[in-house]
Amino acid sequence: MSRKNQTSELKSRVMEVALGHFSEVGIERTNVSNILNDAGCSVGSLYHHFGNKEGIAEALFIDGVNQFNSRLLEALLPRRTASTGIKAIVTFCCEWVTDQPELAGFLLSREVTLSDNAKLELRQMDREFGQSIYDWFVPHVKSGALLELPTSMYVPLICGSTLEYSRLWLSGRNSRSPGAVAAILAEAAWQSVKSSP
Amino acid sequence: MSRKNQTSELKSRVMEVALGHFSEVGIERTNVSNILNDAGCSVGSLYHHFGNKEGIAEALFIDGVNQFNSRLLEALLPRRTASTGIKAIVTFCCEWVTDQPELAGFLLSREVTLSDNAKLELRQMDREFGQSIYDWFVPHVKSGALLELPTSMYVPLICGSTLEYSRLWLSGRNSRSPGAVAAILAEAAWQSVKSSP
DNA sequence: GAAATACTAGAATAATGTTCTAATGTGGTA
DNA sequence: TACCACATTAGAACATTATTCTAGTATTTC
Repeated sequence: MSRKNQTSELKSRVMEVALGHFSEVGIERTNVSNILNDAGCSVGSLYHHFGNKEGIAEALFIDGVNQFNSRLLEALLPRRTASTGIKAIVTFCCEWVTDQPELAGFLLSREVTLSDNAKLELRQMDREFGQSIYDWFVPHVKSGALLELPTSMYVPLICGSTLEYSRLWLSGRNSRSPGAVAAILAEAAWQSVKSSP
Repeated sequence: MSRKNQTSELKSRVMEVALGHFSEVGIERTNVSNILNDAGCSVGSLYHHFGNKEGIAEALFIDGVNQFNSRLLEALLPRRTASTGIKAIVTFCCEWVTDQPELAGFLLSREVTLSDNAKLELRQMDREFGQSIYDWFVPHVKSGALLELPTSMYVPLICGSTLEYSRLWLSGRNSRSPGAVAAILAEAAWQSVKSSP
């Protein structure tokens, strides 16, 4: 196997192993040495590739957000009405959390403290993502289908309940998965942002 | 001053100082030695009273939840209609977060890993609190004013948006405080759980 | 007033994340 | 092919920092 492939395989092995530990006991309480053992990686390699323990978390975080963002757009952009769009967002979130609970729990945990570089990268990603979302929303607000609100309130209103429910489910405190209650959450979200007659 | 007073003063001084550090840089990144210096406390005393660093966080967490729960009940229980009750919950949350951002940020951060003892104590608190809340809700669900839903969904639906908005505000990403948008959040929460005609 | 107990103190220890120096193998280039 | 530059690997040494431990001090209690 070529050096490049070996390297990228090592990196993903480390990230996979780390995600398991992180989501089980949190970043702080996972030992670097455990990751090294489980991934078959040397101290030198790990610090060469990731800088430090947080660097692994950072890579996982950015990967996760990227994946989430692009799939959400795939689910949202084809929708033509406000109602189906809003419900598509919520339903997508529910399924995403249900399908990959480890990654979802990790992203929702807010444990990661990003370096300045990662913050910049993430801000850039966010800008692009936000723009696409914004473009989808504008016509529905203009047409009067959606409430006109401060921009920063749409995400909490549409996704807040779902994220909160997901956190509860991920911490094992209720049995029904987000996927199983997606319809309720979607309807509730729609009720909270639709423009009432 | 009596020993008891001296002691309890030291404990609250430590907790106050610790909260400042925790909410600023997180539990992991605050040094025990900084807490010791700022609170004028010796290593021995701190470990005698709190067991370890997490013990301080745990005490803060339990105190915070207690305070939040009892004040929320004060705000909710006097309300006689479903609509005013739901809105009172949301409004209270907004004000509470806005009034004590440090404590709120700490509680919302989910950084605290509770010991088994603390978990038991918290579960007990939660049971009592949950019961009071439940008793308030039942009649409004029976009367048809509120949607009938799986029990575990009311909190996310009612508070999810507010908590999500609060997290955003606490992380400095939007300027309007939760208190300033309480009315919008309260109305949205109401729309999402009221029984539609 | 004496004994028991709660508390304080800080040096010593242990755990663990990170750095450093040296070796190793690969891909490109003459 | 031969060789060089460089990315990568290795793990021992180091540094930081949470925690333990032993001894000493003050208070309450009887």
